[in-house]
Amino acid sequence: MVRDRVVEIFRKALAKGAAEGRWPAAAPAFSLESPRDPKHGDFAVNAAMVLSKAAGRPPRELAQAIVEAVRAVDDAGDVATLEIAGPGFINVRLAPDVWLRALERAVAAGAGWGRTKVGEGKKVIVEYVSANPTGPMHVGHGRNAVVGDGVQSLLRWAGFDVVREYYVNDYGAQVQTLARSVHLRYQELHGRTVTMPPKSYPGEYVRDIAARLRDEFGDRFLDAPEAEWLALFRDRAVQLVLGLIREDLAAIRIDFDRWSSEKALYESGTVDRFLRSLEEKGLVYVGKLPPPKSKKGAPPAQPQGDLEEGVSLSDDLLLFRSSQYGDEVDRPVKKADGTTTYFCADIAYHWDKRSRADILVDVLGADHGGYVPRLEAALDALGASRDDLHVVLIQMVNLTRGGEAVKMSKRAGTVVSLREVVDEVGADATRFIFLTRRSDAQLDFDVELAKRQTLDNPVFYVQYGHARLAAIARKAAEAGVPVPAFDLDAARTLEAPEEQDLIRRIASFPDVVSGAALAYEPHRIAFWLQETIAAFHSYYTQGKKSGERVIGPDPRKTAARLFLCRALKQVLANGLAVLGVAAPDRMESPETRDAVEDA
RNA sequence: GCGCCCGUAGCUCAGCUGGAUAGAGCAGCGGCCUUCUAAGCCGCGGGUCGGGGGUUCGAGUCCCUCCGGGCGCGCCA
Repeated sequence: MVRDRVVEIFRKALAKGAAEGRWPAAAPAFSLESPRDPKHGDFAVNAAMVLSKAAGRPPRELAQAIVEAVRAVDDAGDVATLEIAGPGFINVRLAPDVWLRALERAVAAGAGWGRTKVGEGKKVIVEYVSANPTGPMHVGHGRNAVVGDGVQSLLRWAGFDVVREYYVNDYGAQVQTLARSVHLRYQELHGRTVTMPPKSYPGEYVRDIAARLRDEFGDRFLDAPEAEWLALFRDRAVQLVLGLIREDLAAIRIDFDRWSSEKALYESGTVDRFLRSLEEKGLVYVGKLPPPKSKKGAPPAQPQGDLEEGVSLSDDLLLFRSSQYGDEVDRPVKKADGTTTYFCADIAYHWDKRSRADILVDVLGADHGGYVPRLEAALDALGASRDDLHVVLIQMVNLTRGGEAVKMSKRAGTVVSLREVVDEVGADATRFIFLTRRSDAQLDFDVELAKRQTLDNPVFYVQYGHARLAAIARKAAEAGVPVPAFDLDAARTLEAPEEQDLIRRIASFPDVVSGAALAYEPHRIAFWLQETIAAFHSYYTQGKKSGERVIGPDPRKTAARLFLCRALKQVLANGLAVLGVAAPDRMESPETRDAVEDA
């Protein structure tokens, strides 16, 4: 990587100067950035500014000394110029051939260009979606799924050893509620009149599941006591709903390596063993929880929960000492009725995950933000570290149609399913649009815009750019221009500022990918793709104006430009691949589309 | 009341973990076709980075405080 080469040169130079006693050895980390203004060179290095305090010398003076050390170390002649600028930046301009060779490497690496080893093969478990198996996925789950999948993909590209994991909450009260809802519909299918209570799942899929169970069991459980059918109905319903969820995920091209069942954690005894180890470590105690905080003026909130009859708030609970690890209060791991809490199983699950991986990533809805401190507390308490866990919070999605908000209400059952959206706008647009915003900012998803095949649709804009590059290659083939191999002499003709910009973009793509991976921010790739293709469109149109585009009268220039286009096409395809979006070689033109419709 | 997230151009948003003169798209106005797609491009106008303090060589970015919006604050999951 070009960037790595510069870092290496500066490290050497700083070490050399330190060995000679010219400045302190234990220097704080310097950074390297790509300046916006090309006049500032290829990279700006702040080493002198960072070192200035420890060295007791003004930054610009120090910069001069560092520049000399860099020159002495750069025996390959990779650095063309070094300038001291502003408060003490060292602006580095590399020899043009350094960039051109990176271009050659990009094409040689092909579909692998952008893959790095910064992850050093460390094991990461990325847990995402983990939607409760109580119904099909809605749009909000879709964003979680796409961002999670993007994070997962980025980490893979950056050389981490990734496991994609879905935590199935198939144990608690919610899946029991599902089972009861199914049983009610099951009674209905046998001709009974039922009313669905407020705490039930009203969706049509519940009827479908009930129908399956009727076909399987007939009227065997029609009047049976709940104890006889609850677990059975629950397990069947969960299984069927997970089938729906898998279909929803498949529609946006998402798959998992592992489905971890909460129920299995109990049945295998993992939770019990975990609880015992908490006791041995003195991390839990029997006590009472302070009364819940209430809003000013309002009467104290009464927890409603699923407390058994006759169990009161004054009863003792088993509490986890999370407040000693930065949480607000201690959190219950066992309820007054002696059963364990969701939190208990979840930290057992995280403990299990931590034993299988070095780094954990949880992709959670923003409404679970308040849950994060206790999770971090748990990891610290258990002898791991909160730093082993990275939580990506996903803000809500507001669905709009031509700017008009689409009203959604869970209670009224008017929640728009992910599947409806994907069927309407397609997997590519769905995926890309979920990545056009930082995940911790709310997102307006406009269905009309996502469907539109115009430039204001970002997916379309990027895909069109790729198709245009493919068209250029086709044209060259038709014109009998051979597919060019890399030719350094020819490449040196790529002197236009736009060409230089594109070369640098192609060369630095691996840095973009690894940077996004380390920040867990797939949206960066989506933005980078838009910027890069915009740079190409601009270049292309300018060439067109001057009458000379890619294929021109000069065979050497033509070869060099075709090579550049080939590299660019590859890098766009790779960026889209990171995001799981298709890179088509041709777009259906509006004319063709109209013609087809007319026909 | 407490905690977390957000506040950047008229609108929707980026801003590379603290860098040089804050960017893009849309909307508005004005231009550019001999199709290797005008499904594109170029130009113009547009800003107290919510307000105020602080940290340092340097702050949209970090800290404090206030204002405004969202989410959370169960022995639910």
